[in-house]
Amino acid sequence: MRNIRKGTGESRRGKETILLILNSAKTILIEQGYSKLSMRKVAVGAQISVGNLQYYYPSKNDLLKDLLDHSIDEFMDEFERLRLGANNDPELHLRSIINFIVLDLGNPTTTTFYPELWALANHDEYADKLMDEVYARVRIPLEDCIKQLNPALSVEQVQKVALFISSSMEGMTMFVGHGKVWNDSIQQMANIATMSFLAMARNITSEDIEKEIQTGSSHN
Amino acid sequence: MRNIRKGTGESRRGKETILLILNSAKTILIEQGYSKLSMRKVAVGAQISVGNLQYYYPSKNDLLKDLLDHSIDEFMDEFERLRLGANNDPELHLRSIINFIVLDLGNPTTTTFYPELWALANHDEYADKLMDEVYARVRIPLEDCIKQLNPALSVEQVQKVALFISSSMEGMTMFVGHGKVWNDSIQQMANIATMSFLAMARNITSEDIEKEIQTGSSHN
DNA sequence: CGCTAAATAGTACGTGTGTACTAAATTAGT
DNA sequence: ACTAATTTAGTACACACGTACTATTTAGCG
Repeated sequence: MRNIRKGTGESRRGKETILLILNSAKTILIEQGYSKLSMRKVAVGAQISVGNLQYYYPSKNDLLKDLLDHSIDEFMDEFERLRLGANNDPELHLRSIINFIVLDLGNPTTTTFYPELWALANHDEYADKLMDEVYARVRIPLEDCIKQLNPALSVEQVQKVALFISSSMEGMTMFVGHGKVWNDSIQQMANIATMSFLAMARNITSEDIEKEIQTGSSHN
Repeated sequence: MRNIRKGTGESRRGKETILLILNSAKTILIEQGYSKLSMRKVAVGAQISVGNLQYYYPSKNDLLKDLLDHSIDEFMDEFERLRLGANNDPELHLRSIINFIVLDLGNPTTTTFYPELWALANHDEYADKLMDEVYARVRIPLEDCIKQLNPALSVEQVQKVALFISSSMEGMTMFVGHGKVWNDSIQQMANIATMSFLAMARNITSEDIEKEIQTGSSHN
């Protein structure tokens, strides 16, 4: 029978402690990776005792869940803010989204946090579900722009084009992110992305997307 | 004073054991992630004792190093084979590379191994160096094609376009890989990528790449 | 004030970890 | 067939881990 604890952080003191905990956990995740993330280290980083940490997060999994939620919320808040200031013109809107996301990759937190999340999602159901939700939300404004730029595409095709654009930008993380070899070229990469995505979104046809090709590759 | 052991796997028996070890380690890395990878689990998976495992890999880091080398060699071997059967026509060559890489993402091993590698590279110097080398080699044939498709670009610009194409494809891993939500659309994603990259490689200009844009985003 | 609940610290237990070490078994060469 | 090198198994240790549990301190409220 599990010992039930509250620790919902109702008082201001509690909320502050939770922030200390989440920041400590995030720092460790980013600086040392998930394999080095432990309850004891988090407690030390938050300058509280292990017992107190357990008061708020009875299990490590509870902490991880909240850590992922919290970290992703920070990104989504910024992203939503960008959306509110959006232009009606689909080209300008798309340009601003691309610029925002690609340049955000240079943020040290983003550079290391997201690869950890992707790796986690391969083995943790919650991380996997969270990823789906986050990127689905990122794709919404992309789909809006694409639909306007290329009305001939079906809904499913618009979704796939948006998925391509979104995943394409994520892939740059490991190369142009903070501390990475090509970090100096991040603006030029954003330029290439913008030019490439805009032209593609405008010119791609249903036939381009749907045609079947012989593979010749072996799936193990 | 460290106990010095050989375990270089000189005899056939030794080489077989090393393969058992590497396969076991790889399976655990892929199925459970790096945080769950332990010497004991590897030994059990390889059906040998911990002592024997230590004979070949005195430290866990030694094992990780060899595991990364071995896993990446498997991919590079396939990639080199593709290169040898390459067409002279830059468009066809580029098409075949894109199709190979994107469809390879559907391979369960690739889907989970690479995100682990990317996360590792953020905290492990060896993984980081290895990644640089691998992707540099992948970019070489891409650069060849781009140079032919668009001779007006400078060497640096060709490199950046190749980097964009390569990283763009890697980004699809988390979305169209094995077991992922969009896995069914992997061929269509390959089509979009092919169409998009080819048009971009042909039409992009130096000005597109180099122009400066106001950012307005904050880098923490 | 006093009292109740929230918050914090401290301790302890069982388990898993990396790795050092020793000894037995197997293999290969002369 | 003997011998030396290689390979294998087994044991042990110190430490870090997640977590359960208890006791103490602090804060809010009548």
